[in-house]
Amino acid sequence: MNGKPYHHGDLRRQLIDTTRAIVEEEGPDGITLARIAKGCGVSVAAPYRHFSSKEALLGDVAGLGFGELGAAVAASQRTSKRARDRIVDAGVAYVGFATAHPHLFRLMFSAELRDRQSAAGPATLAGLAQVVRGLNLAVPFETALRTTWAIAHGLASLRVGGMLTFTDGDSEQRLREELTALLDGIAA
Amino acid sequence: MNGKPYHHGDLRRQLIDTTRAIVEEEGPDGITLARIAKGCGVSVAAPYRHFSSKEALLGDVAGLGFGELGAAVAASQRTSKRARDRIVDAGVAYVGFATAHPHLFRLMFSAELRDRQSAAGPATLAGLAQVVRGLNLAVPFETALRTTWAIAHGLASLRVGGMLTFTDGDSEQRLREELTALLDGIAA
DNA sequence: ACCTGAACACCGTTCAAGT
DNA sequence: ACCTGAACACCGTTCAAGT
Repeated sequence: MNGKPYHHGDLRRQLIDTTRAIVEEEGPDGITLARIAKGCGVSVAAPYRHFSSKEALLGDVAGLGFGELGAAVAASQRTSKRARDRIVDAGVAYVGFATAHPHLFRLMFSAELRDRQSAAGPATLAGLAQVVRGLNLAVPFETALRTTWAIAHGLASLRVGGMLTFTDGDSEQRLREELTALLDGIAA
Repeated sequence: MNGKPYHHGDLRRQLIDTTRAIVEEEGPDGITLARIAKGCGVSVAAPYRHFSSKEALLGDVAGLGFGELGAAVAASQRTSKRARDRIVDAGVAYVGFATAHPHLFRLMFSAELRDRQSAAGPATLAGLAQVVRGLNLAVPFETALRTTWAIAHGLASLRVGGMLTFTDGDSEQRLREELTALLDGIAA
């Protein structure tokens, strides 16, 4: 709506957007305040009016990611009806988010690159808790919740880290089998 | 055996040891070649005679970590007899290593801090494969292998990242329940 | 062959000064 | 209130020069 105000109308938001774009393209490690500032057309000192440090800025970007991860998991619940499918769908959404935004995902869970995001962990847990609550459980609720998060997060992390090699063709099929394995167990 | 040779007898090994010590104490992020060199009593340029970059040095430290993680998993197999227990023990060893060396664990799987360690992923997989092979499976072998790695890695990562809060008292008990849940499934 | 000293380009952060 | 310009301390890396 507003054109380009001379003394930068909404620098705070623009800093977050620019940082996110660079993170998604190149990862959070080579990132530089100078590049972010240049991308916004301001001096290197300008970001310090809005964020106390580079880590604080990255922390806000990570928070944005947690919001979207939660939304993706929530959105996956709208289509399926059976409780078993819903857990698998939630896992697919979780891993799918990590695959679609590998650098952002790594930033979110890196803990040293960004500032504390203490509310994000519990919030993610709460989202998964809703999904698990619908299932008829053979183990304590807390155990089911933690294992569900762990298997989704493990598959996502190993994939993003290049440790598990998926060929793109069979990846979702395979992923569903792996998530289903948690429901029924792997032992005969 | 050898005292302190004047023109540094084994700087390469000393650089790795010093780096590892700093990583374990403070994490891999604030680390600086200047500090490593100073810790070894050499100039900042000296490490470049032995490593092509800071990342290459960190890559060697990560490789050391992968060796120890593999050894810890292997060692966990010597005490238990039943195949089911062996999988749980392997998972406990995996998570135990991550808990004991959180910063090293993060470096190993961070991919941006260190140079490629392409052999490490497959090697870790191979170690777990031996453990899974002994079990009577209800799912394809590959599925069992991947889910086992994923749940161990997920529990380890979330724990190291401060996402799952364990009180130290019940952590191993809880961990065993969670790993057992993968064997038998969480659905009723 | 291995290491030092000095240099280069660069980075995060601060702060007086401008508008 | 928000931003600039210049400065500070620091970092990874290179390279001629020393032993």
